[in-house]
Amino acid sequence: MLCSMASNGQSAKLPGFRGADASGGWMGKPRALELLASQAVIVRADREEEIVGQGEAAEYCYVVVSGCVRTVRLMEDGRRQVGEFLLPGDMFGWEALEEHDFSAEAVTAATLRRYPRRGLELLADRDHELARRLRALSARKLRAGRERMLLLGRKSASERIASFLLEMAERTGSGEGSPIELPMSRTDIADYLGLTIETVCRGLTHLQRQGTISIERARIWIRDRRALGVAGCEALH
Amino acid sequence: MLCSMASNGQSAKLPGFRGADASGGWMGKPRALELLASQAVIVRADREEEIVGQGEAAEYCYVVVSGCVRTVRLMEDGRRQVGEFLLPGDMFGWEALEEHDFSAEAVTAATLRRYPRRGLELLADRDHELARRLRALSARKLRAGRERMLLLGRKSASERIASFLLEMAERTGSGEGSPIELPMSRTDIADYLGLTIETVCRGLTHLQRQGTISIERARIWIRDRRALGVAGCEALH
DNA sequence: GAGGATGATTGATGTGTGTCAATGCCTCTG
DNA sequence: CAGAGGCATTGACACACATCAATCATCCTC
Repeated sequence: MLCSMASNGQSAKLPGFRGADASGGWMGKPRALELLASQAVIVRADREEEIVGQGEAAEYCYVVVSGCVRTVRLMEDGRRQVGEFLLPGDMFGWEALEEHDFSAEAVTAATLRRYPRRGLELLADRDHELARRLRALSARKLRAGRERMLLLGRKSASERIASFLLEMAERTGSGEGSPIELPMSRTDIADYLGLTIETVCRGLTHLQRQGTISIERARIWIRDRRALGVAGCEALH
Repeated sequence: MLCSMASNGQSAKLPGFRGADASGGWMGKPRALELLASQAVIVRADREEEIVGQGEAAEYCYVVVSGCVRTVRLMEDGRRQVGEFLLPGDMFGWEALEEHDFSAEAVTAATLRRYPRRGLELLADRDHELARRLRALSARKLRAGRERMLLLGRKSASERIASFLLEMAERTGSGEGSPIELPMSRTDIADYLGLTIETVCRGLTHLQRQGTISIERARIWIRDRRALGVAGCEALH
């Protein structure tokens, strides 16, 4: 069950929280939320536990403190699309309308800070800086969304897999030599990339045989960053 | 060439503009922009003309007044993904960061109102109502984006085509009996749905043979709304 | 009204990825 | 340490959609 406790603005001292801002959250750092700290509640979720349900009234939004969370859209016949993987520092749920149009589930055991959406709205009315941050945040999410549409609509399976590895390497900040620790299962990756689990496996194996990466379960080393960029159709810069 | 002229806040009287708010823009009506009218410029674009270029500095944002505009992301080898089709009342470009990460092109001859992004930002700082509208606008765009990820990642060709027809029927407000007038080519539809033009054609023909729709070039009648909903995996309500 | 350009449609064929199924590897439990 | 369960990997095969190619419809031009 989802466990929560009031944090009384002292959440910065709670275990697992200190690294949140330092981690450089992919979707933007919600520093301005410090003003809302008094309304924040720390929530813990076990692995595979649902944090918000698709269609649920959107009362709260969340910041991931530790662990990994996925957003999921489900079709009635069970087909699944993972919208995004959220890592420490990432925020979600504030961009809802009346209700959440996706569910959020813990990929690993996770800690989150939960804020009332209404409080955020009211604060944004008074704090231009926060409002701007929220706009920048949604701009980044929209940009990421367009990138993913290109991936889902036009890239081949191997291109998707290479792009995914590059994205995760960037987000987890895994440098030369240090591996990417993938918190999610192959099934999650497949549902994120619009592929099947078998195709993801084969794609990874293929990259390994080429010498581009090394695989050890959930740990992946990038051996040839350049080749991976080419395989993922990385734009020139 | 892109033609523009200062509107001095009287643009509401310009031909083609009157219908903009009445049309119920899909992405939300930017009524609050009336406050920015003095900074607005009317821009005209010929069919197939580029309005903003991918990678261009994001100085302006736009509201479509008449015609149809598409946003496009291009890969180096020519693969193309259409992000969205913009109809009268729809706004785009305000959710950029430093530069636009997509290009916008006129599908048909189009008229747009162009606003300086900086002016919009400044106004949003003072006007909570506008800021809220912008947040709601991006929430809707993000929601639409998640819906499209599901479509691109998990739906079959025929499901995508049925979903597309339903979306266009909704947005153009074509009721029973009156046809959908599709402003875009089959190629555009294909690039929007992550398919090839041939697959789009075949899918449409198939729906016609089933008696679900009737086709006459760019005009499409929905004969069996229910069957189309099933074909497009429309969620129950 | 002939000729050409452009876009839509249809057909034949190929292939990338999905589906089905077997096996392997690791972890947990008693 | 045996057995079970969960996930990852690999193989064989099928099929949905892409590709290649031909034809058709419409519009434009001279």
